[in-house]
Amino acid sequence: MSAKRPDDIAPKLLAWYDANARVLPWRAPPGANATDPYRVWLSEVMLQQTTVAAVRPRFEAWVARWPDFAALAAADEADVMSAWAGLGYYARARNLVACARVVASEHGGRFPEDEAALRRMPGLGDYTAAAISAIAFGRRAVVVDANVKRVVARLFADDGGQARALADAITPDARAGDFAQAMMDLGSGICTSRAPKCLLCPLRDHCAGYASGDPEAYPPRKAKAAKPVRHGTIFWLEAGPCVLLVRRPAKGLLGGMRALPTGPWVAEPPGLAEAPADAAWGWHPETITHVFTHFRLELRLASATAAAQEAGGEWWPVDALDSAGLPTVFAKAADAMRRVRCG
DNA sequence: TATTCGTGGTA
DNA sequence: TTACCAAGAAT
Repeated sequence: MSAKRPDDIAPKLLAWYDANARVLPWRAPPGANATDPYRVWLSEVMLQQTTVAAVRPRFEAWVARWPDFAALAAADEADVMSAWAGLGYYARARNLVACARVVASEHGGRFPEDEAALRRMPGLGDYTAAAISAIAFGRRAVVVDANVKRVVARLFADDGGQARALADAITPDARAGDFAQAMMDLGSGICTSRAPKCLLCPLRDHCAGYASGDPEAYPPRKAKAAKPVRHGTIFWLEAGPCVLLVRRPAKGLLGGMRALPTGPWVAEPPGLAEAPADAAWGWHPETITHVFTHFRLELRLASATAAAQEAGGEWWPVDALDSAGLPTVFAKAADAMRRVRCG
């Protein structure tokens, strides 16, 4: 089966977009004919596997602090990592700095407009390179994200394997950037993963999935892997008004982020293994549970008071922990500690 | 190609 | 409460 009159899809979708586009801070305001590549790039990276609702306030704060490539290229990487705290997938933040520095040092402060050149920049994969090329520079590019995959799978009643070719077949030469954003708005609000609103869809008459009577069957869902549970210990070591923080290794989970010290994350609770100091550790009554993409982590909290700030790391004022840029799992632990400390 | 990389919203 | 999953990239 295939979509009916595929040449009519792009004009219809663009007309729908002109009337229904979401207003988002990284989109050019109505009437403006220029889109800032820096803002397009930043938003696309922030939006990788991250919801619009989560990104919106972070995007605004980010562009206020680092308004362009030059500012970000000159930033302290530690400050950038802290500013990203809570957004997840922290390699994105490190790649943002790397990319801004490449733009500054090798491209004269401007993004290359060519999709293939964009694809070579740190943190830009097939999707993001195509999106920037189309949205920021008006070039025709085939932009394929999870929304586009789902929409074309339904339009053509495809199993998902031909997504790029099908997207290519309906992408127009003009307004490719608007077309990409229209596909994403459609996927986000109408052609949703569950319970699609077909009666509101401007492409319903073209949709083989709708005609089949079960559009939700496209694309087929993948089997999910079970999440193992790992156990660990978070160490809360105080000295005076401060608590001990460490910097996690650059690679791997929460790479490069400031953190509370932890021992190993293993199948059985590791107790006081790899404690940062020899001290009179006591156990907090609560257990911290945090779910990552591929495992669930159960953490016990051990606390102690040190006579002096001797253990290696950074001693951070407890009252200012909110400014430390801790990933969510450690922010949870800090909240639990402060709840008990304050009664 | 399959895994590893976070987090918060939603049903 | 659990499970799903959202504008993916790197290895």
